[in-house]
Amino acid sequence: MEIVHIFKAMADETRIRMLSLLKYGELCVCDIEEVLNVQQSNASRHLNKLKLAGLIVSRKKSQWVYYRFNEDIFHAYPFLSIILNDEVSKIEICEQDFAQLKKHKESKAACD
Amino acid sequence: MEIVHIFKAMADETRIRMLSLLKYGELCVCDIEEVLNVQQSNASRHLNKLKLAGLIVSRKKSQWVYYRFNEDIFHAYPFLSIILNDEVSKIEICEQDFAQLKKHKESKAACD
DNA sequence: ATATTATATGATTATAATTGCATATAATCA
DNA sequence: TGATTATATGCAATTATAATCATATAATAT
Repeated sequence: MEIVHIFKAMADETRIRMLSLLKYGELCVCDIEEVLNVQQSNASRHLNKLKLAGLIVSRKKSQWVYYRFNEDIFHAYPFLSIILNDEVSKIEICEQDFAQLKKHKESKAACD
Repeated sequence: MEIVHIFKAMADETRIRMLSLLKYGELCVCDIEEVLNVQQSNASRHLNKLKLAGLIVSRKKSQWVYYRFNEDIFHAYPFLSIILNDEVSKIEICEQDFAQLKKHKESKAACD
């Protein structure tokens, strides 16, 4: 049951916050790590979990690994877009994270 | 984060099968237990987990406890109906379960 | 070549979820 | 009342998940 794996991936607050951030666009681990204030190894593992569930994909560019949504799964499961657009955007902390991400990206600290 | 609890509740194959069965309407624990062929204590616990997440509600009628969808949460989170209608109905085993539930309900074995 | 930076992963521990079995409770039935 | 049926729950064992810390790998920069 693929959707059970999807729900497992989404059954975690940190991973929901990560998905929320990715609405911004492609992000590298260090962006996420910094904005969410989680340890590097945890960020990496959570992202891997989202990737294994098929929700995100990654590409490596020089020393960074960029994660982004997997468009294919969003087309296959339209409810995913609804959750991100209608529900995740209502979550207070996700909105705060997103605001901070924007600041972070505008600053020199942002990678690439 | 309420939706995280909802996802946790749905991050289990047995519980997805239970939600699928409840599309039939109100069911008692013993219906579910029998159709899904799970132990009584597990059926009870899984149903309680769905209830704690707010997905279902229960009412007691004589010796039986009937579970059904919590309409309120389905209104609050429209993606839930989409999942049940568009996704769960595509899952092979859920369709088999549902067919068996109908047989079970038509037979004398069904309670009440 | 060495140092630095970004990411992943191994090992360990901590925590949570699931199951099985036995038992408790409550309603019904004989 | 005593037996039966439906449901819930306590406890122990098992399994899964998450977090931490250390280290490995790979790319880049000096």
